[in-house]
Amino acid sequence: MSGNLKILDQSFYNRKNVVQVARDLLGKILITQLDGVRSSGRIVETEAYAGVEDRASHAFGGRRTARSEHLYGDPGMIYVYICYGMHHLFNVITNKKDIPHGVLIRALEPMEGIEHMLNRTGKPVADLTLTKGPGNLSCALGMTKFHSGGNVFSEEIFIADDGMRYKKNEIVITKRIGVEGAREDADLPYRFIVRGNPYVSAKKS
DNA sequence: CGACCGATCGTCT
DNA sequence: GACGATCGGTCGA
Repeated sequence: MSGNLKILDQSFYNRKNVVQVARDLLGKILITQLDGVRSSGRIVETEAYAGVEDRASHAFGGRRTARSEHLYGDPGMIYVYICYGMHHLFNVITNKKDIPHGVLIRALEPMEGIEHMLNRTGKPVADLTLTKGPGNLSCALGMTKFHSGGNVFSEEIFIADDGMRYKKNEIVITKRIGVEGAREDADLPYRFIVRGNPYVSAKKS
């Protein structure tokens, strides 16, 4: 089934279609290795944010601030920002430098280091909420805004392919979560989830 | 099970 | 000074 781990190289992220990258990240493995502690999970939910033309993006209309600066980085750059004053949301940058496309990782199926995830989150047992939702998974893997500006080819954080593939009919496409304020862009089909996976966040399409 | 609400604070206007 | 790319608890049916 699963072959050797192969770290995705920059060409994977350096593509024009951020929506396609979001789709292709399903099934890949996000790994952190922080202070010698390894944790990982398979990506089962993503969302694409399509830069200056996307009202849901922090870069809509070309907005470029200290917070969103890393959105404009090289493909494979990490953009983490704090939401609601407490949640750190993890994105990977796609397309070439200065084009602020990114993919938000919204849910993982835990693989390695579940004990460490429990330590980080303070949860007593490994239930489905451990890595369900962007705030939860970042906390579980120990990713914070201090990792923003790094990249996913580093020793500390990387994304790998173990050869596993979801079939076309196992992937569901919906609109994005929590972007009602994005007006006509709120309904864009930019969210990808694995059909029936219990770690996928939210409910409806 | 769905709807609602409070927590909590950095960022932007 | 207002507002989140969220979460988890509570309340009512």
